[in-house]
Amino acid sequence: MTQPLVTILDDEPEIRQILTDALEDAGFRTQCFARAREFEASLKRVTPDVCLVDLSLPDTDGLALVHRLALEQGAAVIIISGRAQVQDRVTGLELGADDYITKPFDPAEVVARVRARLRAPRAVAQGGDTAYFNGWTAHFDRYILEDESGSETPFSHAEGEVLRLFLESPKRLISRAQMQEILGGGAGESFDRAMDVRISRLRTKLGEDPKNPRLIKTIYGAGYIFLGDVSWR
Amino acid sequence: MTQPLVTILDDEPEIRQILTDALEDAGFRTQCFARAREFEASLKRVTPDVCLVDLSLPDTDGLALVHRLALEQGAAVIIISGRAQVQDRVTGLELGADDYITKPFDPAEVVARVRARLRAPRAVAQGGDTAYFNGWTAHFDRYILEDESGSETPFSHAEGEVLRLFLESPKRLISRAQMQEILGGGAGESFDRAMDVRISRLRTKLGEDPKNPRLIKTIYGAGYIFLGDVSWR
DNA sequence: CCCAAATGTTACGAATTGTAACAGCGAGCG
DNA sequence: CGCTCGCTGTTACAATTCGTAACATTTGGG
Repeated sequence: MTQPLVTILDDEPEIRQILTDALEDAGFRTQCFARAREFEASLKRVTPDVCLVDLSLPDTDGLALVHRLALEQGAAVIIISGRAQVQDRVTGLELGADDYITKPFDPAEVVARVRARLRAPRAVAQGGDTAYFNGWTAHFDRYILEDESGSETPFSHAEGEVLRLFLESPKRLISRAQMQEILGGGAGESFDRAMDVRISRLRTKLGEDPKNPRLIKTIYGAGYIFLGDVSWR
Repeated sequence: MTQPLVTILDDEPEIRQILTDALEDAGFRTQCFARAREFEASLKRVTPDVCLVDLSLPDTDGLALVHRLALEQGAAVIIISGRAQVQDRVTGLELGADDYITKPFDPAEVVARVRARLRAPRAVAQGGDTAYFNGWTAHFDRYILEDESGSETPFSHAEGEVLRLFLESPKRLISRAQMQEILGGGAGESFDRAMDVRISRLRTKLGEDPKNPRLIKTIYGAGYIFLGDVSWR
């Protein structure tokens, strides 16, 4: 696999931003969620390596979520919580969390603890790094897109981010804002046109006909939909 | 096996007592040591499941001990230290500790964290100083890179640092910041170009084609990724 | 059919990276 | 002591990538 995937579940945008920045600097892929519902929906498609979970969520009991995660998923679970009492920590850990970090935290320590969790292999095998769809093969470990005939085309990091996003949520509308949040998460919030260009370049590499796109379809005024049957291995 | 074995390495008798009581109440077997020498001697006979290590030991550098433990032993290592600075925690975790608890601590939390470590399967200790990958052999003890045909090329210390970093995390994105952190250690920010040059020289020795690198791939704006199947012996 | 907004595409420039060339430094040696 | 030699950091310039801007095209509503 390529970089480990770390998901962040926290309702405060600032916290998400801080964690995203620190983790991506450290070389991890990140996915952010503000609500447990969206987070759990994503788990049906993607298996993260580490989940950072805030306990004080608006729409769920965080501890129950952690318990489910620890039991069902193969991911390591790290609780990030404002509740610093010993009893909170103990119950969190007893319910299956692998670590418990209290706010306020230092991003460097979070990164170090994420790394520590990744060093120990998890029981369940982790999701693949290669996606197959409609004759194409996307090797995310090598940044190579493979043709039906086997000819290989490299794709860049930015293109890969978009492609991965599509392949992780096929046949579902992906709004422009959603892409910005997950991809452009950095500082530049000015021009979302960059996303159009990324998609344009990706379409070219996928040999899409602009008049009749088969894989990446534009929904005018809403976003994009990736058609195509994806399987990860 | 029966109950898991937890070893305690701390020079303060009170701490040892508190930990022993708490852990035995929780159903663990315990072994206490006041000095690193005795502790390491015992490792030749017994393999603990979790090691609680205090960093401020009279007869050894605690961090170096932790590093050795993490690499060689199959045990989980939890540091218990009076040093509460973020930097201390980060270095402790980076050196291979699985958790870091600061004094003063609550025995209940220690027990919970020990349990959390025991839930996760342990990593397999990785062996020697020689790495095999894609026809190459890297002898880190002799600073020699061996060809498929057996011809040998020496590599320098700086090149070895980079190569080792890659070989320890193959098929993973390694960010520039990460390399600086581990290699350059210091705070030098603007002169990162040294890293590029190191990599360039290493690529040359590996006979990489600049236009189509097979082993060390550049991810623009993100870092590097080492492809290739590595095994250490 | 016309228009405004949204989107696609292309071109250019800023930032990032590769690599060759140069300079400083220390080890070994006559 | 002066010399060479190898290692390493720095600089300079070419190549690549990516965001921005400009222009072209499409969409949806009157």
